[in-house]
Amino acid sequence: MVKVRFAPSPTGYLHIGGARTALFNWMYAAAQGGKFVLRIEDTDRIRSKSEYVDEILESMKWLGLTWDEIYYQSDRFDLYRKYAQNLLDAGKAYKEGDAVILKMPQQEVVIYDLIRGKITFDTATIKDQVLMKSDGSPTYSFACVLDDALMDITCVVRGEDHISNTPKQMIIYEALGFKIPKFAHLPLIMGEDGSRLSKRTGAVAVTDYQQEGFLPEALVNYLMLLGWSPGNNQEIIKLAAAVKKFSIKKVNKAAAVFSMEKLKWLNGQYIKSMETDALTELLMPFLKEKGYIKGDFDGQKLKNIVHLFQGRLSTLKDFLEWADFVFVDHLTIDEDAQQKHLAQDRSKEFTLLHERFSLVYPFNASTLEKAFRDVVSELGLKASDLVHPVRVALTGRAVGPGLFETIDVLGKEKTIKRLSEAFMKQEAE
RNA sequence: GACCCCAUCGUCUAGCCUGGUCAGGACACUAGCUUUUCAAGCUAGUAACGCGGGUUCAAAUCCCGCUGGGGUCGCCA
Repeated sequence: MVKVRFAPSPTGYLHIGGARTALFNWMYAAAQGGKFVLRIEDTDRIRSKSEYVDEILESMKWLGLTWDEIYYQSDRFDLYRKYAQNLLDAGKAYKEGDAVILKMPQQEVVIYDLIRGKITFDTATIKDQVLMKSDGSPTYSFACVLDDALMDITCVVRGEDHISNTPKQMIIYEALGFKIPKFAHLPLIMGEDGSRLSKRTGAVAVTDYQQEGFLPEALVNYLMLLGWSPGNNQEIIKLAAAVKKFSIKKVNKAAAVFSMEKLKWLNGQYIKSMETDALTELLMPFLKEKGYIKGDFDGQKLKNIVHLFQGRLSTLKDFLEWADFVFVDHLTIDEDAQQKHLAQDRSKEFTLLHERFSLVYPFNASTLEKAFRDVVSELGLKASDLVHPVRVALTGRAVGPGLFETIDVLGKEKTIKRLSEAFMKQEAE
């Protein structure tokens, strides 16, 4: 049976590159009906932090990458010591102080990589490898090999940056007398500038994407497209459907550049296709954190607002930006919008609109539109002469959804208040 | 520097294995439609096989070299 693992080190949050590695492992296991093991590589006691373990686990769950088994290397030190002693006894390793070091035999090592094919190394250029450090902890390669072997990992799927570790590790497998698993080295993910993905190039922590308002389904969908394709020109695909088409052998060899633009587009697609009720639920934590919603609120009204903006969001956080005018008491008017649409004195028009809107009943998009158009024709103006100034006065912005739907969700109270504030302000000038 | 990996539009990719479709799709970009603005949506368009040698009737596809990019050279993982 296929068994793969994802082995993050809790010395930091779950990185976007790590998430992609985890995803491909997960998909491979799911596609093969195998098992997916999560192994926390916390052998570095100083740099490893339990907060990071928690964060990594949370991120994995958020992405929907569940695991069948979980291990912590810090629980397995006895095992590493025991096997190191065996190697010492067998004369395959020697001591240097308290450290245990593996003698590197000189030979040719061939990796048959599932993605890259045959890779040949000559160990002549590889130094003897430290297995156990002087402090009694195992090195990465030793713990990794031992665990992969003992956990019956059938295929090691990891980043391309591990290719040069592989020959060293194969020598360790041989010294230990373990069967060598298959290997599949994934292409790396690069930043927009072509260099390695880093904080400088953009968000790298999975939690950052969560906080920015990306949907886990969209992030997972985007990540799987980096180095793999479902075929048939399909790009938007649910994880379950992708698993059915997944083949590790079809994974690309070349590194991929991470595109925030495309991720945002994909995220927007997912947001658009959601039920408004579900989207509203997802928006709640963002609205509460921003202080836009406290205690009780009108659920139906909120859904109406969400519905109005649903088609134009790239991220959940965008909603906070676009719909802020509905939630705040004191509107901040955009400088440029003010210059462009409120420079001209519209106090007379605003006064009349204020009067008519006060009488509109019921207060909805179609009744408002009628009242508005009546005012416009009575004043001998074009609709756009007033649409833009009114939008700026009510939302603080020159751009937004249709004006009447906007006024509808803003509600009568705030609309009337902002209209009167606008003409009083203009009269005063 | 040594060793290793990689190379199709600006970006993600299909095609490569098993040579023979105007090299297909998506993001971005441009234009048009729609429209009260901006998005969205729809339609159209610009845009790629890194270079040089082979092999072959025929090369994006197979081989070699070059160039370019990336990775690794820790008692970090």
